[in-house]
Amino acid sequence: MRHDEIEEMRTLPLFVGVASTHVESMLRASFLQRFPAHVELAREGDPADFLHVIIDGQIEMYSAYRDRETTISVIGPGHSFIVAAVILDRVYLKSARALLPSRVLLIPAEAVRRSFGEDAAFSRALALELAGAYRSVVRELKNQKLRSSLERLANWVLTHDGESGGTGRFELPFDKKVLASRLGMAPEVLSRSIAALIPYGVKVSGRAVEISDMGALTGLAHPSPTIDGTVS
Amino acid sequence: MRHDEIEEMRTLPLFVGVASTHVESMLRASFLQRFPAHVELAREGDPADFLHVIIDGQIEMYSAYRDRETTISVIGPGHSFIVAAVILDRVYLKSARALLPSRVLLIPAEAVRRSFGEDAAFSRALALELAGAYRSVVRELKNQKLRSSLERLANWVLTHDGESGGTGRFELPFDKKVLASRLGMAPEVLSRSIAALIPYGVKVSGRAVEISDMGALTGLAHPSPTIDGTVS
DNA sequence: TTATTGTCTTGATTTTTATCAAGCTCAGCC
DNA sequence: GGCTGAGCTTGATAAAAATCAAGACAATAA
Repeated sequence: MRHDEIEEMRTLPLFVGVASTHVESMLRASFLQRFPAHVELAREGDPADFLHVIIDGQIEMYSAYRDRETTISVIGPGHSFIVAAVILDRVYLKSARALLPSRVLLIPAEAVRRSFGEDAAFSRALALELAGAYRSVVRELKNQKLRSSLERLANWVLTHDGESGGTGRFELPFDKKVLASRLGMAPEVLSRSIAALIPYGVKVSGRAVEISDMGALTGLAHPSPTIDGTVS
Repeated sequence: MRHDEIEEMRTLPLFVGVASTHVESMLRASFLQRFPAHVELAREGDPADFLHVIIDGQIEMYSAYRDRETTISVIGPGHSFIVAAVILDRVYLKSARALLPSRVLLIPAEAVRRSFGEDAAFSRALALELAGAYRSVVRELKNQKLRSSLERLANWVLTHDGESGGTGRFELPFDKKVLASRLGMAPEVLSRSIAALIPYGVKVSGRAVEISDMGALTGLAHPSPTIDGTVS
């Protein structure tokens, strides 16, 4: 890594309050790597060699079983992944692939575990990070177990609109195929569910989404603070 | 709490390596409470007042949405719950009820957060605890999204047999109704799925389960280390 | 003993979701 | 312009799961 890149990485939220000697030692051992789209960055079942932090781009976390595959999440700049596997020194539970060309900081697991053991601020930052991640998955599990596919879609639209300014207009951040998998349904079901939202004032054409009747959509979606809550 | 009870609590895995002044200060503020069966110990949406540690008994973690309800997990002695909500100072995402008469250690959230901020060993213990919990939920989410109900049941039987000695015989640890909800299916579907396991050598009568053809069951279940793995 | 209650099972049916098979649309390209 | 192919949609059908409605069964109380 170049010196200016190291300076850029120092400011990562993961490192705030962490002794600079520890940040230094982790970053010295790290790589800042570019990945073209469609490339696989980690495969489930492999030992966790690196903590990954997305600098830019977009990464899909997914998992396969038999002849099936599902998207667990799609994450962007600032997010780190496989923290849990790294600090427990276990195998990855998910695979990761780049949806867009991406730059990712790779911090060797060994260095992370050393700082985790030596630096209290860092171990606290990781604990908070993990607590947030834990709550996200719990929400997602509830979303899956308690809602129908139409409800999941309606709530996703609502949440995503909220996250992108609440203007009632936004662009899908990735392919519908990926969205379908993320929401836990077949692509055909997503198509039909999108059509089923028309009476509730949601118009989707291509990647453009437009909500014209927020009340009707909210009535269908029944958003819940303990499933959709915006803060961890 | 009585003095001998405090001594008993000191040995909790959560406290190993933690400065005894901190353990002391948390325990002094804690309550050891008995709950009869069927009682609700925490309700989703409420602010996290206490970190709960199960001393004995059995607790169901569940969640409701509209007129539906689902069991997230059923946990026993030694397990703590709502760690994430406590350290982030957020609202519970799940409710908890006693399935059996239970004794639970209640540590005030405030005390936990103080020790978390001051004691590195404790914050590390919490981070590891959270990392394990995170991985469990990820596994469960994959289980839900990637498997059919029959596969989920087959794998649960296999895993549970493994956890109870691998003898091919065990007792269901709770009602079938709860198991159905835990596995994400209606009770009627569980009944039929149990019947569907007969050709694979699984016999269930009342709470007694007997596996006579481990090979056939394994062939149906397709257990995967990244979903069913016994260690975190 | 009989009555009662809750849990579980079974059958019939509906709803939800997945799958299979064409088609459509549109950007990129000759 | 027309061709191509990926991504998406639509229709028909099948499979999976939920729901509704009885009953069976077992434990417990009267």
